Amino acid sequence: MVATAKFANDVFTAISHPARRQMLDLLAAGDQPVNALAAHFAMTRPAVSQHLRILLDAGLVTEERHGRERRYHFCPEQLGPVRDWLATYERFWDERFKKLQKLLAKKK
Amino acid sequence: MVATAKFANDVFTAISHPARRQMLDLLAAGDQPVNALAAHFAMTRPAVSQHLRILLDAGLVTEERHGRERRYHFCPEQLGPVRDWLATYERFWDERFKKLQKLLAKKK
DNA sequence: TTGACTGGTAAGCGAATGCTTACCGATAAT
DNA sequence: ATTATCGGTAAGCATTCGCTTACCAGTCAA
Repeated sequence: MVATAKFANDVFTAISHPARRQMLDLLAAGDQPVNALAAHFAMTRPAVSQHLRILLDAGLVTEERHGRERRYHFCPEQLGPVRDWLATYERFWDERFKKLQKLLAKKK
Repeated sequence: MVATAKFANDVFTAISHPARRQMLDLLAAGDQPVNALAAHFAMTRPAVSQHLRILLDAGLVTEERHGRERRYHFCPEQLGPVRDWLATYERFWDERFKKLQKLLAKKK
């Protein structure tokens, strides 16, 4: 069993929904309880809970219980598979970056 | 209307399916017609066509007609939104992106 | 204890996904 | 001209997704 196998849900699937990406963005600014998060969305609190569950299953967040609150915490290192996959194409970006540099140099 | 609005499908959604990521991986090695791609998958050719359509709508590939073949071509620059979103969190672990960001900032 | 507030879960429903088979037009080969 | 090959599209179907409302247990405040 591999380390990543403990997560029921795929990271790519987890970040495919804009609301879930926004949740991660919000949590990146600091841990937050569910209601604080839910305030940013035009959906009911249960719906937010369900999205958080998907993020939790993907390992992208953890929950910490504080009294009756559950503070969610962002785990950026779990974005590793996405980063790794994207890194495969870095050479394309390098090429593009070089082109951009050339363009900028010409402009100057 | 923004440049990215011309694509019907979201890039994050497009890359959420493992088969579609693999198709991009295969195309990154070189343009290929549909049948050559389909040979790598345990699904029917129409299913492959449908996946390609999603990639096409997301702007991640283009098609080029050569006789009765259609060669698909990978467009890595369309992964920009993913890269940009991920770059927000790169400070957590990656040096390379940091350098690139610095360079870009300096150029600007 | 009684109540208010936390947030997870179940049930249900419409829409979207992901696949299949059947079919089609366009091009190439004989 | 006939036939084979390219690959897209339509229709159908089972499953999953994303949301809702209803309800639940646990915690804090009066």
